[in-house]
Amino acid sequence: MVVRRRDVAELAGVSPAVVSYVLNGGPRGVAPETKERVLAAVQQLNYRPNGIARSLRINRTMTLGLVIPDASNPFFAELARALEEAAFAAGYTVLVGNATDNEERQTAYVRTFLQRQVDGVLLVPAHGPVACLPELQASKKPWVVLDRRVDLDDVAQVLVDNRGGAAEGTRHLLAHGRRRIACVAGPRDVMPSQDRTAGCRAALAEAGVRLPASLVRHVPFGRRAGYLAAMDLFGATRRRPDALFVASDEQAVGALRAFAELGVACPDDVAVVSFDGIADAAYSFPPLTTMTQPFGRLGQEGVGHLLARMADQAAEPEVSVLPVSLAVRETCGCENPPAHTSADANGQER
Amino acid sequence: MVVRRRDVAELAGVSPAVVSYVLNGGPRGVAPETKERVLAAVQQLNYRPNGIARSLRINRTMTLGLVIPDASNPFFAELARALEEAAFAAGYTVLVGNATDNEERQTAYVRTFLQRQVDGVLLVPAHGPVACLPELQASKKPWVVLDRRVDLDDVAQVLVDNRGGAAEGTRHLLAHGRRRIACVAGPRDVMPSQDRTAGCRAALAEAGVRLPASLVRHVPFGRRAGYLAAMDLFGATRRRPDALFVASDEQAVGALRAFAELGVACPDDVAVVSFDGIADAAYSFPPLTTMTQPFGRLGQEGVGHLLARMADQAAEPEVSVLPVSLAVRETCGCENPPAHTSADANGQER
DNA sequence: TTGTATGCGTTATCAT
DNA sequence: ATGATAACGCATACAA
Repeated sequence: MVVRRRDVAELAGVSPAVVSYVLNGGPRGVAPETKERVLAAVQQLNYRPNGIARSLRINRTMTLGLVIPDASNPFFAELARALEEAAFAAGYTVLVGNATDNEERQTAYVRTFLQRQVDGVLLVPAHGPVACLPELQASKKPWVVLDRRVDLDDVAQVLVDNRGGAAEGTRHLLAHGRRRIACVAGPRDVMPSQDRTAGCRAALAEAGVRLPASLVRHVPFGRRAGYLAAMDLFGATRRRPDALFVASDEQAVGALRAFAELGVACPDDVAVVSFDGIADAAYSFPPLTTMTQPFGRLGQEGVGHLLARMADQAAEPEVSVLPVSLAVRETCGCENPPAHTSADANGQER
Repeated sequence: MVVRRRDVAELAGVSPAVVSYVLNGGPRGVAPETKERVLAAVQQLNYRPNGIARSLRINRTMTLGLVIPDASNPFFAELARALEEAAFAAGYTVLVGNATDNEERQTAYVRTFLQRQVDGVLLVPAHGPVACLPELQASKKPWVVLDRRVDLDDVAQVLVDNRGGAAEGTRHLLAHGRRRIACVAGPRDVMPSQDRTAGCRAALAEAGVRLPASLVRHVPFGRRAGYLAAMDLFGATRRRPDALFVASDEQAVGALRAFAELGVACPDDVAVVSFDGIADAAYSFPPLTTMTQPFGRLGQEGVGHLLARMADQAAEPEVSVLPVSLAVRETCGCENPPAHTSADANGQER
């Protein structure tokens, strides 16, 4: 039924090794004429080498394992896409695991990936303590942490400047003359969330503006959480904030929905700046002014770091902190927001 | 460096086979006391069986290959998530390939998946002719086609009732008294697109309403294409349509953006019904009334069909056509659209 | 109840 | 330039 290498060798009248040599283009040369015969036999039998056997032999699978916290979060979906792109370009295929924000499932995926002998692991840690770290270290396989910084030495990481970006976004709000600024923050137990809140606070402090605890909401990422937080912040009869910094585009989309239902005008009544730069941010109502992450570079550097460590086990694990850039659209209240089409060309949609 | 089974056996003072027996719980029993020793040795050496070697031996990888047309399309992203979920529940891990709407890349992924000995392939065909079909058939591995019907017998498929759903959506528009109905359709060369257009046409014909060619636009899926199509349909000075059926939520989001820029009021000036039911549809402005696909069931039946064929090679390939359901929100102009929160509970967001 | 031995399909080393 | 052969790490049939 299944055709093996020896069948090809037999048909071509050569030894099995020769078949490999012609198929792999090495490590040894083979006479042009024999090569022809082998190729013909391969064709005739429709021979496909067994990748598993090959992997067992050469001790490489050309496979990368990717674990993301939550596939239904568009940010992680885009990050995953960028990583897959970079992996494909480098000849690798990726095994993906969706942790669904579940610590145990995250660990389960890391474990099966290791068991399946992936050549490297790309980990975007779920919130809370990351239980699978020791397991990864013990594995002696290269691995890289993305997006959510982990406080460990000797681990390669690809992060963005969450603090600086949040500060820049907040300063943009301040530049618009807004002073009563609220904040929809992410969960307390994830790094980017903490850093973004800190950046927001820093920019505010620097301008001498207070951020009372009553104006910040630590809520999960997700549209619904953003919606509820905004409902809570703006629904009451008390004096409304005139600006809102949101830790993620997804939450911001929820907040915009709340504004629509509450009759709060954006950007007139409240200016909004958020964070991430997912594709959808250019199509919300109004289009979101947001601190945009360099998805392409995140993907490239992520697999780049992995490949570097695979090539040289002793290489210093690199940690990159990439810049984010302000994409001005309409929620901040800028005079002449770029036309929609140019916002699109801004790398938002492929 | 790496610890093998024989190392464990040696430490435990047993033969390698015994190690397998205790780890795999069979096929042979082992004395409780020896079992203890083996487990202790496994623990002490931190032994992890090599999945590749295991797969080579048992001829199964517990891996499924998934090829999607375009990972940046939220619909496929959600479908992929649902499939991963079902696969995980069944103990399988998924290798994902993003074809980026590229025929060659799709084939390349199918090929490497087969080479890597996946236990089955989940294929969501890219548009145009599907070149990898013969290869899949020749492979003798089970495979399932999702979402985009393929005109072949003996292939398992999981589809939705595109035609019926589109007809229902269009009838809903008609029920609102709209008569000048336009259509943003998908690409001509993909099945769901054709079927949805046909359903829309059928409902219109049934009501005696004409659909002039000037009111239909065949454009790619994607927000930007939807935006441009709506700009085109509604930007001119001629009499505007009073309703719009859109082949996908993504395109509809783009159309809503166009309406916002053109000052066209939705649903007052134009009522909209679209198709897919992606999470974001509940958060657009206004929230989209859309024909919602049963993502969970699509995932379950997709891997279900695969497992069925794996269990019994001779089993008839099943083809399921799942129903879609109208999720009434605000773009259609219904009197009492359900409150936002309940739309959420409608299975839109996890 | 346990040890021995063979094979899975490949690659790579060693002879020829 | 080519043929034989030994691993790779594991699972299991068979012998003990």
